[in-house]
Amino acid sequence: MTHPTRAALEPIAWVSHASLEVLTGYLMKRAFNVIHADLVITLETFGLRTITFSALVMVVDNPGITQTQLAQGLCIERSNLVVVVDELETNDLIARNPMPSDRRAYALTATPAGQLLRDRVLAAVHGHEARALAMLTAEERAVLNRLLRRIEGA
Amino acid sequence: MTHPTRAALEPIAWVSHASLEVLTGYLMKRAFNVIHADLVITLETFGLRTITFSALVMVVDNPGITQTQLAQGLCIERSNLVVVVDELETNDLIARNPMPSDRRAYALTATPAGQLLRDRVLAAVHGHEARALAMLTAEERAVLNRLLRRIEGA
DNA sequence: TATTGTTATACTCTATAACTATA
DNA sequence: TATAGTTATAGAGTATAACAATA
Repeated sequence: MTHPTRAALEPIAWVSHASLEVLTGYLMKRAFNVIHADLVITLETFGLRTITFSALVMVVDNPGITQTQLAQGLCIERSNLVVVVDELETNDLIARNPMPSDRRAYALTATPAGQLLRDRVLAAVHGHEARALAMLTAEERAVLNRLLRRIEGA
Repeated sequence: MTHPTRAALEPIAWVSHASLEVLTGYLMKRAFNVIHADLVITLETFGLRTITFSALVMVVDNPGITQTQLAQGLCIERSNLVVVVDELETNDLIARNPMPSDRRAYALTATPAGQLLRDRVLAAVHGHEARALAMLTAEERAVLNRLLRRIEGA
C-alpha cells in the first residue's frame, strides 16, 4: 500500500515494542541505561566519572600497572586513557612513577588518598547496585552476573 | 605508604578485575559492547544504524505514530529523532504524513520498501543474536531476557 | 623497527535551549 | 499558554593517525 489507510494515521494509544523486546541487545541497552544513570549520580558525589572510577579501582587492584596495560584492562584506547590518568593524577588519587626497567613507561600506583577514596566509592557503588537491582533477589543477581560474564567470554 | 615498593613497580602479568567483575553495571557494559559490535556490522549491510533500525521496526509495529511518541518509545530526545526520521525518509523507508487532526504533527508510516527491509533486517538481527549469544542455551537466553526486562521495570 | 605515552582530530551519541507553527 | 517538530550547539565517549622518546 503506497497510501496509508485512515486508521493508520490515527494517534496510537501506546508504543508497541513487540518485535524489539525479544532482542537481548535491545533489552541490555535499556537495562544498562537505567543502572548507568543511577551510577553516574552516585559517582558525581565523589567527583568521579564511570571511566575514572573503573581506572582508580583497577590501579589499586594492580599496583605498578602501565598505561597500556590499564587501557587493555578497561577496553579503551591508550590515547583516551591519557586524560583519565591526568584527571586522577591532578586530584592526587594516583601517581605516574618512572620505571627504571623501561623509561618509556610509567608504573601507576594509587596514593593513600586514592586507596581511601576507592574503598569509600566501592561501598557506595555496591549500595547503588543494591538499589538499582532491588527488584531482583540475590540469587537472580548472581545468575545475571554469571550469564553476563559468559557473554564476554571472561 | 607514600612511596611504592620496588615490587609494586614491576610490570604485572595480567590485569585483575577482582573488585569490578562483581558489579552488574560493569559486566553489563562489557557484555553489551561485545553484542553491539557485532550488531553494528550486521546492520551496516542494510545501510542502517542501531537507532535507525529500532526506529524503523517501531514505525512498522506502530503505524501512524508521531515523532514525539516514537522518541518516547525509543527513549531518546525528540530533537535527536529528527535526523533519524530524515535518514529513513531520505532512503524511502518511512514517510511523514500530515495529520488532519493536528497540523503540527506527522503520522509516521513505513513504505512498502521499509516494511520489506524491516522483515529482512529483523531476520538478520535474530541471526546475529544467535551467533553473539551462542554460548548460552535457549533457556539461559530466556532467563537473561526476563531479568533484563525486570530491571527496566517494563 | 617496534613500543610507550602523548597530541590532535573527527565522528557518534546524547542533552539542552530556543525557534516556528500550530493548538 | 502549551505542544510538535526543528535547529543549533555543546558535552561526553570513542576511534585513528602521527609524533617524540625509548626499546
